[in-house]
Amino acid sequence: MPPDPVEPDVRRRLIEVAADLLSEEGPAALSARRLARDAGTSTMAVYTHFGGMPALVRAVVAEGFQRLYDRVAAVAVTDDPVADLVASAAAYRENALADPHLYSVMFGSASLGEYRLREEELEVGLAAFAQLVALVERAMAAGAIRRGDPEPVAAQFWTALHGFVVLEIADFYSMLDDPETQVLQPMLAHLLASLS
Amino acid sequence: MPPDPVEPDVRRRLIEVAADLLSEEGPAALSARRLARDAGTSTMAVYTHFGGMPALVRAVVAEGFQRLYDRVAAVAVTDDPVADLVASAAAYRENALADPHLYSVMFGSASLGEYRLREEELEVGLAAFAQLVALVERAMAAGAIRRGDPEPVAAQFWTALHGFVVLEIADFYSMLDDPETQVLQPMLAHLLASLS
DNA sequence: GTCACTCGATAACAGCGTTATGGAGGCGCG
DNA sequence: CGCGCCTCCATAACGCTGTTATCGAGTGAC
Repeated sequence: MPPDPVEPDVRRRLIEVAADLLSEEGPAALSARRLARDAGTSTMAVYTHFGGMPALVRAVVAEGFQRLYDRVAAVAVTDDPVADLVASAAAYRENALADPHLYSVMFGSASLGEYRLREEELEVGLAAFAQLVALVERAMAAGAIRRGDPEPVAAQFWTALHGFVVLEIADFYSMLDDPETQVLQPMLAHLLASLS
Repeated sequence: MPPDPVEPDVRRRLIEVAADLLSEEGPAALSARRLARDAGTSTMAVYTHFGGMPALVRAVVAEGFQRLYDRVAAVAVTDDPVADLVASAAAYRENALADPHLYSVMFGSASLGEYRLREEELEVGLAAFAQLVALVERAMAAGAIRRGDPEPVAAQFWTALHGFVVLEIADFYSMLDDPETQVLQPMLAHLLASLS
């Protein structure tokens, strides 16, 4: 067995291989044996580092939230807070569309039953939400949005955006010609208009 | 191909037992053997009537859309179209919260990969959406909503409502005290206000 | 009666998550 | 150094999964 030139820690590699496997072949390909084989180890590595497949999936979900956070954080900050909000929403959507399987696991049935997220993983997701709260706060400070508690406002914005992304990924907009301009853009515009 | 005897409708019973199993014990309990045992038959019944577990899950999803349709259709019709819209949204949410596992399968990862819905099952879902389009049309006719193409408007309403239900089921509103009054109600109110 | 046919019961196969066992390597300490 | 310990992973097994092949019981047609 030829060992790798530089062995990064196994835990990190398992998460990345699992994310790639999920991204490229879907949740059905994310099995302990397949994962171990592709990562060049055995199934026991999953148990020594995570304790089982559900915990590994939770780690992959946390990785997904981290990537989402980074993607939104990379959006350039301008002097127009409302434009930044719209640009962040676009980045959020692009991140989801670029890896729909990962997004589905992050918010889908993976959150029920044995895959229910723990505080540790939810923390990363809440950090991503805090980005949005900060954007709303900035818009309020600039007078572009009526002042008030920014969290419920951010939650409304996120809820509408998430609903759109989920239905778009699951292909439930087949009755519409252009969901982005017919649903997403006017919906966010209406929300922002009512909030100003 | 002679018609099936209606007396012991195995196909119908499999769908109902599968829905109950999913509802009461979650997706992990929805296995061919467990399903066959609870339905008083063998696993082969799943294959003669559906062709495999993915097709059975699709049938359960169609059953879920039918129940959603019935639940929304049971909402009393008043002379206030906007109030009817809000009441229908409440019925939609109650239906989802009463059976979160089924709702998750209807819109979750079950819609990707081998569980992707076919025209046959999507038709039931589109019928439920048509209810909402009709409600919006009625509100437009009554002048409560600006006239225009009702489908995109209905899609926006549905998107926001669905986004809320998904995040509520997956317990992602832990940072809020009362998601219904802080997110759902103001969000739908803002949407309706901007549309009038 | 006999053929044709459908439906489901049984058993087998590969793959799954998980667990038990044991061996290889690194590290502290005598 | 040599020894013991302890962590990490390879191997193998257990019971489960979806699926398939086989075959028998039942039924309607002629």
